[in-house]
Amino acid sequence: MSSTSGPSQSKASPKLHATPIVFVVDDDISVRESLELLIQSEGWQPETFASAQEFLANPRKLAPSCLVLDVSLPGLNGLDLQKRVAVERIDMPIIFITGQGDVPMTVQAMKAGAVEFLTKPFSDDVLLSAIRTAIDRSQTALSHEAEMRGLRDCYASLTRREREVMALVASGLLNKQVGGELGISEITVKAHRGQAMQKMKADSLADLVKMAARLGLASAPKS
Amino acid sequence: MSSTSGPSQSKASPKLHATPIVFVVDDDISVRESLELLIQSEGWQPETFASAQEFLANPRKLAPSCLVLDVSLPGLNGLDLQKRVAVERIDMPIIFITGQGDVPMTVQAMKAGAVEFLTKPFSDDVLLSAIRTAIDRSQTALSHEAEMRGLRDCYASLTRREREVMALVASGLLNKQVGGELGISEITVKAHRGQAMQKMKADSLADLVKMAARLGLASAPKS
DNA sequence: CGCCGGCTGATACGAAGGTATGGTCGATAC
DNA sequence: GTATCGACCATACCTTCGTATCAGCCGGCG
Repeated sequence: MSSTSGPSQSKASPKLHATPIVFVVDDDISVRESLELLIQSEGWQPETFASAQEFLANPRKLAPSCLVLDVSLPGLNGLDLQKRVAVERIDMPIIFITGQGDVPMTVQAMKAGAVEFLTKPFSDDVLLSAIRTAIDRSQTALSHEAEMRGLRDCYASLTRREREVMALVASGLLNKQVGGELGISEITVKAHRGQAMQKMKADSLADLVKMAARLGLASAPKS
Repeated sequence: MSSTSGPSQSKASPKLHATPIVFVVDDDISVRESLELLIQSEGWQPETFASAQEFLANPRKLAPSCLVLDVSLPGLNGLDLQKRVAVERIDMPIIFITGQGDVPMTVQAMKAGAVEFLTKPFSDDVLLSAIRTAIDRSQTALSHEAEMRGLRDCYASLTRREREVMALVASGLLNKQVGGELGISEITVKAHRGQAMQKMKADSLADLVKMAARLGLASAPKS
């Protein structure tokens, strides 16, 4: 049976309900200290940094999190850091804080997906509310990511043929039609199809179709 | 055959490739006039208004479009208008222009989905580029809307039972299991299933599953 | 070289899907 | 009251699916 099973069966999801981490990057130590207290008082885990570089040196953690970020930082500024976080730490929404915000900067930050853009002074409540929203998004992103990772792992364990068959089957073709497309016999299609179903851990065709959709499998049956 | 066919067969999609319309709402007539020229020079159809009310009085057109909007308007202001447009004219992305933009205003506008938020003075190129992006989004939104309308029309033609069967089938249950859930026999399930497939114009189970997903049909088989 | 994994195919059989034909029943519309 | 429609069920028949069993071919690897 080892030859037909998918990848590792471990379905152990990373501790999604761990204490959320709120990262703070601001070059003003008094801001860091006051935010640290505020964050702690809400039951979150604060981690503060004085610069973008310092923050990036920190290894990625696997927990719901968000980033409270000053736009104007020495060295790499907030917007530049945002670009990197957007690709490397997709599950870490960003809340900007700034003393000197201008409109174009705000637009850029928001277009890049920032949760909020707050100008000092702002009330604690506003910030906390933004953090809650951000952590919520982080949680959603994390679970979505975990799901996609699982799917991709399964998909990676398929052979080329199995993938082809899966795509065509998920597009609605009958086994015999798949065979026609691929130039093989129906019985062989059945074999590959069965393999694919097992490896993908799909327990119905409907399941497989949904998985194919999530994986973005575009099947283009030559019309 | 009339009893088993779906709703109207007209697949005629609205003229999606009509000339895009660019609406302008600004109380400054000189702005309206200059934008009108600029928009015309790009081959789009400009329509200008001096107030939000005037704009809202205008009936909704069926064409790719966008809205260039001054935030500070007499009466209903730009952000208020945005709220209404977001629900009534989903296919009309908004580009804000303003002389006096502040950061909170910008954040609100962008969070509500604005494409751009430009402060005067801005170059024509920046505005035109934003309009192109907006019209692109509009086109996408329109075709998505058209597709969803078609789906919902089909779905609306199903009887209650057919919908129940469709949901359960799309969730991966076998006919006999669907029958068990609903307390009816397998053969009856087959009948409803066949009806549903026809009315939804689905030509495979995979099709039906995808449609159910798009329609957001949550099937909760009692475990 | 032998072994393994991927790909292919055949036969066989039971399960499930799909459709046609035909009928009952109840509610609703005309 | 009759027609219509939705829901229900049955028998019959064929197609498609899913799997098991068996087997041949080929390329990579120790």
